[in-house]
Amino acid sequence: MFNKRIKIKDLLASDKANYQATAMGWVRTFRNNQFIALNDGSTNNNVQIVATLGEFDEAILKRITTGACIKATGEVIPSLGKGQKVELKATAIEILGDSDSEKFPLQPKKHSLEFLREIAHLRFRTNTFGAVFRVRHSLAFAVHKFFNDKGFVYLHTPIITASDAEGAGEMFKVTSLPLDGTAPKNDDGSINFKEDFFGRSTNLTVSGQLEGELAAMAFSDIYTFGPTFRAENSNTTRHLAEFWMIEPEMAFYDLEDNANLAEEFIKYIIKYSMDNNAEDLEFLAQRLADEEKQKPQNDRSEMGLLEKLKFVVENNFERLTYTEAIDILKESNHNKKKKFQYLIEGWGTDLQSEHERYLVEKHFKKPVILTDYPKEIKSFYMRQNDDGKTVAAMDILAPGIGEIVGGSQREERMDKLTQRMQEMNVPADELWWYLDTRRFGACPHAGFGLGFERLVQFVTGMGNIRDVIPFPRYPKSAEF
RNA sequence: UCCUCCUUAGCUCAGUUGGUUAGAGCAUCUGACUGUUAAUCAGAGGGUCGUUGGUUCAAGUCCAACAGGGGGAGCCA
Repeated sequence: MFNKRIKIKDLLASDKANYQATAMGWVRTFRNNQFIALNDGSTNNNVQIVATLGEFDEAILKRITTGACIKATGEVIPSLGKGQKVELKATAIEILGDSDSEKFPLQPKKHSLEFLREIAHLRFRTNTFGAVFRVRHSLAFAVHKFFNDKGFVYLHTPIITASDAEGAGEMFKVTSLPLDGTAPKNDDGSINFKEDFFGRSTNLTVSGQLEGELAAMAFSDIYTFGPTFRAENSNTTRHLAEFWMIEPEMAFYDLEDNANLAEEFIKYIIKYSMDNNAEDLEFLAQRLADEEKQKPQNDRSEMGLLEKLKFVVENNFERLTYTEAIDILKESNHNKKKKFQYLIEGWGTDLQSEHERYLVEKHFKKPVILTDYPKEIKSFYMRQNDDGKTVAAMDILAPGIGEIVGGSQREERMDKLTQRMQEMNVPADELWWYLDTRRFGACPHAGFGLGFERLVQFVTGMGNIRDVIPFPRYPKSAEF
């Protein structure tokens, strides 16, 4: 019986009228004791349910409150009012779920994102979050479609890992041992993890890359797409303790192939969303434009959201080496006038956020792929270049977001790899399985990691990463 | 973790050099109106001014600590 309903998106999209239909959804507003704006999440647009005066019991009408869930049956007719093409003239209205209007926190008015974050369980029912999470869905779907169409194998790498040598920040410990001090101890007083569930110390993964490389040494092309955890005390608009990462890993790819794939990938999924979320993106673009109006003139972005996305899809990313970037920054008026907080002195130090932003937002005004960083500031597994100073790394920097992709060609040469591990104090014995790929049929290969939420931020124009994941986890916050 | 700003009604915000009974819009409730688009009109209810301590004759207002939040930085995706 519930299957007989029509989704509001379909009801609104069809040119048909004068037919019987049942719509179900949540009341956004009830105007004039007659007009219900009903939304079921299939689209940001509401259908107008007309409850003609005098035809419904007071008792029912009183229960049609903002937030209530109702079922409305009647005839879909061309609208007599101006705001919509069709409307549903109700013959029967059933309250499926009441909503106490004195307590329901959402009102038909503008709410701050900070307030909505405190009621994350209800914020899906707003226009902004409705649009954001439909776009998020499309982007996720497009990730799978892109790789599937290219013959990549979707690999589920473990979420619990014994390795603490993945080289990407602080990890959350996973244990079933008691935390009240009664856990079994070694002679030296440290915890005896041999008694723990896995018989060893385990953590939540910070990256599926090392396992991904193992599979790429068999399937050629694989990707992962799953949750990733960092126990860093990061309090920013672009970090989460739990986030979703996409990590493709390809055999027989060098750094340039890697960058080509990353650029094609980003363009593809943005294009997919533009083709499939036009209405939601338009809404988000308008939301962003309204927000920008509040800012001082020189803080406003030159392009609107839709123009920005179109621009990214249609133009090549700028590619340059770290060394070239340093030269540009060093010669920039910005640096000469000492406007950087951290002035560019010379070669070898990592770029600060302000430098990345300058390159992307001021100098090139488009996404930038930076390659060939000094080996000292990058991970052990990155392939050493012939110059002896740099590694075949690449970062993709996006306007407004910063680093959206980090990747590299991997070091497939056993001697170079183990030497680098030694220099960087990475325990080779723990990673014997990783090193086995270099022992048995090693090949040139490359891959990258893309932060999914940062991509969703870029596409939706949302400023805070906590607003593009349903239930964000960050320091001091794991409600819902 | 560091820097900085903020915390007043359910929400968004005013609140002057410290001074009598802390305001507005929206929301809610009551009534009116009835083709409305965040409906409109009239009326009503709603506050331990984040918490604790201090200065003062007097603190929403000044000071300190703590808590929560925003923005920036670091770590990175």
